[in-house]
Amino acid sequence: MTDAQTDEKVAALLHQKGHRYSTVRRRLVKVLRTAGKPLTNTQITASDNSLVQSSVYRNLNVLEDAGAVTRITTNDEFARYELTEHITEHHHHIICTRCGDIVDFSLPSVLEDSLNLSLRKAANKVGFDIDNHRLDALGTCVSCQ
Amino acid sequence: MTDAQTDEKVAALLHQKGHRYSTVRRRLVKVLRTAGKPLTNTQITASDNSLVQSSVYRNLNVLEDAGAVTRITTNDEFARYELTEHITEHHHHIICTRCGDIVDFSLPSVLEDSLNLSLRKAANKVGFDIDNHRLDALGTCVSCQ
DNA sequence: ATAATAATGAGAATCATTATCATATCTTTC
DNA sequence: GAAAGATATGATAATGATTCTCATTATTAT
Repeated sequence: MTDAQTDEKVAALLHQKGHRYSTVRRRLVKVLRTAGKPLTNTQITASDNSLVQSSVYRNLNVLEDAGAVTRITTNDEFARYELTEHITEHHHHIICTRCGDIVDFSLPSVLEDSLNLSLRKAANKVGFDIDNHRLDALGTCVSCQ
Repeated sequence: MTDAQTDEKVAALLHQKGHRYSTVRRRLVKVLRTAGKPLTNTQITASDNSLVQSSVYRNLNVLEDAGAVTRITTNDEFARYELTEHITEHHHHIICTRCGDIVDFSLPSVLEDSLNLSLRKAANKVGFDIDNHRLDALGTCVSCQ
């Protein structure tokens, strides 16, 4: 998805909820798009120091509610945020359990399909409606080894 | 694993780190074992009201450090804890995104194997050492539907 | 333009989790 | 089996990521 397409999509999602795609929100989305991996609030404000902590938190929530951003919690103390799969593509994460750093990766689509099937089966048994899944590989990144 | 075996295993893990398997810790482990699904601190103290919030937090950390307990973060504001897979068995979670409730499930071992293979491949490319993975199905539980 | 509405940013408030520390309990050692 | 040494407990205070507040600013509609 091109930058323009991303902006168009995000704008549409926000407008659906009666929100504007303000300058601050554009900059925030740009940071997330450029990073290509989930970022903490601190990483976001560090990437663009016109962005302010409280506004970033507020706007991440607005964008999450609109379906443009996904909040990710690892086991460290900071939440991380990335653009939703509506905008990027379905993917998974390799997470460093030491520093919390995250790298994206994808599964072969055959595997992805049989995974989906199994998940739906398991969920059926306990009456859950499944609309998504997440798969994280947990380990140690190069710099933490 | 029987209750006695669990206690033996937990005791060994604690002793390795120079800790005791105290009465409080036994009760805590018992609650986790009985629940059979990840619990929040609040759920734990509610299950056994001889248990005290601050001691539960402290002991969950001690047990996690010893490798007897795993901390799980969903997207709600409370961390949840369960006995590690050394004690239970490798499994995954179906998580209700509305209330945070969790149910355990397992994947067919063939699928589990090819999953592991793919994860290791993906991790190799970016230099990560993988020692674990987690797979969560995200959806809505019966009572939240 | 002007009025109406939504967004911003600085700081205060919240609340899960951690740290502190005096007391209690367990383990050795004699 | 009592005293010394060690670890564990629980009540409370402290921490810190996140959320809330609200006066000000920017955007949109009339």
